[in-house]
Amino acid sequence: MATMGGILDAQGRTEEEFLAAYDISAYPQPSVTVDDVVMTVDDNDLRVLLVRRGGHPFLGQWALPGGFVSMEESTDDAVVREVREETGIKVGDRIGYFEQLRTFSAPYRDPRGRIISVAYMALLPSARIGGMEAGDDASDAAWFSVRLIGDDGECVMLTQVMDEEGDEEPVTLFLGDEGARAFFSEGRGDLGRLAFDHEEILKCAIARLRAKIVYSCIAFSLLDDPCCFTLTELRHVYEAVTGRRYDMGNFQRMFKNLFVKPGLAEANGAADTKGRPATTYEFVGKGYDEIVR
Amino acid sequence: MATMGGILDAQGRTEEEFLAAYDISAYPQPSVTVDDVVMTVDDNDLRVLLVRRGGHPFLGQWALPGGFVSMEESTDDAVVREVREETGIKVGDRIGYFEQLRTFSAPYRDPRGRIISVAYMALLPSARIGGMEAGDDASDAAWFSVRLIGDDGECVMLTQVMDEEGDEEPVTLFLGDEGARAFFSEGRGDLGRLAFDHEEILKCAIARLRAKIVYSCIAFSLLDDPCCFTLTELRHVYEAVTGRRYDMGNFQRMFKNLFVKPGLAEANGAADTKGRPATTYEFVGKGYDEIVR
DNA sequence: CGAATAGTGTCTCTAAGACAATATCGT
DNA sequence: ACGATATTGTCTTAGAGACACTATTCG
Repeated sequence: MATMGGILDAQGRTEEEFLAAYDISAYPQPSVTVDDVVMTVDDNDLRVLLVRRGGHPFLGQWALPGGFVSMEESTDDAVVREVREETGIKVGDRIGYFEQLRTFSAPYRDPRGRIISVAYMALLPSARIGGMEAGDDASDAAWFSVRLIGDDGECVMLTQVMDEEGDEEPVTLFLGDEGARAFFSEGRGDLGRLAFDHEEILKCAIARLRAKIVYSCIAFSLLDDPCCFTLTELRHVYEAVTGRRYDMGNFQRMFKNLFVKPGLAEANGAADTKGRPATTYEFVGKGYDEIVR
Repeated sequence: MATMGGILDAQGRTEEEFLAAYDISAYPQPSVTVDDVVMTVDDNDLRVLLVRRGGHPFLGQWALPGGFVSMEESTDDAVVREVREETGIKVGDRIGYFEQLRTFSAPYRDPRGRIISVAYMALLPSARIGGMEAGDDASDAAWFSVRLIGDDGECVMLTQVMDEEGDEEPVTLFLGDEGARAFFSEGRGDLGRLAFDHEEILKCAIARLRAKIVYSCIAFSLLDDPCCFTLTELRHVYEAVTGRRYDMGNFQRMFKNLFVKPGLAEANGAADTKGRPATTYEFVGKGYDEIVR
């Protein structure tokens, strides 16, 4: 950014003199964090990544991965770093898709003090979620299946996805108004709710994803391989996110000439399903940059 | 927010003990500002509110109104306060509409240091922009007519809207790539561009508004009186924002049964136009809260 | 062959756009 | 009556959805 070094302000200072004397801490400074709603579609349902808080505040409660932004990085960079540190999972950097949701700034949203949080939504193919491991800040990380209850989807049920061999009871959380939560999760106390205002952030992400999947190409970032997929796989992504069923025939017509071009027939590989093998398609849409909210 | 006072962390502290000992400044703290793209539709074109910088940095250049967030207010509150202080114009608080765009956080976006900015878009009826006056931080505030150049609208021309009696030359700014700006605004140097990264923020707001006007009811917040307007007035808003022309007959059918119900015929008042007087309508859509980006 | 899944054809309905026709004002 | 603007009518086209039908695999 070129500056006009020659111009003097009301105190007769050049820009260089002004900047040299400028004390940025003269204005009060909030702390800034990022929080990320990492979502994927696996086994035909929508899932979200949560971490269990290993320290105060909200010790023991489930939360979105996130943390403090350092001085030399953008919030985009911070969110990639924090998710990596807390869960071992890589978001951004040409894997899947991510975008800002909005910034949450209510003065008392964090008991530690004035902390503003920039919230993100990240989408990952389920094939890329391997190698998950809890980091230093979180005593545990887990995927939760997202299910919407009620006509308007106001109440959200989160059910922990367990390993095959595990025999523990999966954790279930209910987000919604007080009445709904009291009805579904009686007796769990604060452990039945998300830390901070993360419930609001999560609902914001779900709403954004459901709205945006119908007018943008973000669905393709939830496919394991956007360069080789069947229309049934794509349909499952849409059905998991929107919660509605699509007619198979209409879905084919809607997409086969719109976003994709046929892939090689041989790429079908071994038919791991019964019935007629599906044609594979390749996503040829342009980059995600031009998507406007 | 109830807390689980009884649970101890790895150091054996309760949440109260942890919070009492917590030093928030142990993590580095960026400064946080807000910037607002205030827009209106007047005289059939889209206008944006800019202020001329009265101090370093970017002294003398045009910028979006905005400023530092204080410790006791949300960013929503800060944006209302700053626009009021710098221009005398009231946004939010049941006047028009406003929403967050996104947060801009590139590490060197501000020469004063590490400053993160939460950007907003605000829409106002042109009848509510009276009483504009420059405040302390800005040596001047003015409305600029927004005109998009090129097929993709990549280049934006901003022309200062002058008072009736004034005889000064209106300022014109060109936003776009280097080539376009060099072509249109040669010789103006930095005074021909916006301060900070406000060009990026403004483009983001224009894109958001143009995308959102077609699937939400934000157009009604640009009407002088959403409870008494004609379909021609509404059409002018759409035409100013989208830049396209609408067939008058089709536009009527599109809206008269969708968003509005007929107002009282007597409310038409004195016909300040030639031809058949128009019916007035009233916006009966629900609140703006349920609009998802 | 039958079950299962993939893909096509066809019909209806709705909404958008082009454009003609009619209605209602001021002068 | 005439100019100007508002409002309605009609026709065409495109897309979404319901649903029947055909195609291709496995066992």
